Amino acid sequence: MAQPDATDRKLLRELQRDSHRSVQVLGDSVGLSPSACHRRIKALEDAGYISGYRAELDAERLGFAMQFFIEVGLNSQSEAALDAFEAAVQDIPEVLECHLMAGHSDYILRVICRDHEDFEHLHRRLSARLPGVARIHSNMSIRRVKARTGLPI
Amino acid sequence: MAQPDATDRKLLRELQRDSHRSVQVLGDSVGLSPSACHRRIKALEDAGYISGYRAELDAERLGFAMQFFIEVGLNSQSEAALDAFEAAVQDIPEVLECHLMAGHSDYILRVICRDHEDFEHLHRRLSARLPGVARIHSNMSIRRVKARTGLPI
DNA sequence: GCTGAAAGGGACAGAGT
DNA sequence: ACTCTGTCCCTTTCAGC
Repeated sequence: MAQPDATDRKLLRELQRDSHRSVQVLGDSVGLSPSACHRRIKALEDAGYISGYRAELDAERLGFAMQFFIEVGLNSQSEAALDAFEAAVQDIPEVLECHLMAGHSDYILRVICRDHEDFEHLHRRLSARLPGVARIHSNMSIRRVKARTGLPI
Repeated sequence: MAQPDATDRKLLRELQRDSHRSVQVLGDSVGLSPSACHRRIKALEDAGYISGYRAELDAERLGFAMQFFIEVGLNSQSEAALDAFEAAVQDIPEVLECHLMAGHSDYILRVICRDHEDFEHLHRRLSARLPGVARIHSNMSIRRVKARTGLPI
């Protein structure tokens, strides 16, 4: 597949909104017969546009009440220092996302916690036990104002 | 359902890893018969632990090459100012997430862009056309170091 | 590339342990 | 609360347009 056409993009939008519908129903919503719809989806999967199908869990319902954006600065920006930090961060389950940043901070982490105790434990782990950490600044989210589920296609 | 037990949590982990498997296969991976597995999943859905099933799209494959964390400060922290800003932010599709923050910045936005032009357009829209914006600081992600798909349950 | 029909398999409900 | 079993519907394929 060279480039997804308008129907493909519509299908992708539908799939990232709710993937648990039959090809019958999905076909109806984009104006395709079930088998044509099925073939399109298969092609989109094979071309790598769809990386997976996932259940989205309710974080609050599961007790994750707090979310933070943590800025991290390292002592050194050598390749070894970055590699060591990145390897260590993989093992912390509370870290949902970690980005190497341009600009002021070296890294930005998006983390989620159940309670203050959880966060203290995490904070300690980040500042004391992660290699090369010079500076940590935590920003707590008071409320999630917007949460788009999926890409703006 | 009062609280999900160990089997439920295992099931939730499996579902947020890959929800496109039959109850047969899912049951095998958690040690349940297909119908028992099916009943558990139904119960978890009904109790609100699962908020939806979504296809995860490949952002890079779809041309979204840039990601930013944008800090926004407002002129006023009055309720009207916050409401106006929050309403306006809902209409910008590139804004994947928006958080009301404790601390230095009023808001942190996670945005995604295809190219520089896209970002310039977005930046202009944020600073000029959004109500009450006093200060914007954009942080570009060089590389996504970690992307956990789902919650640490 | 689409439609339509036919076969195979999974989802779902009910009775039993 | 799980297992077994049967029914129904959907997925998937293939022939034809």
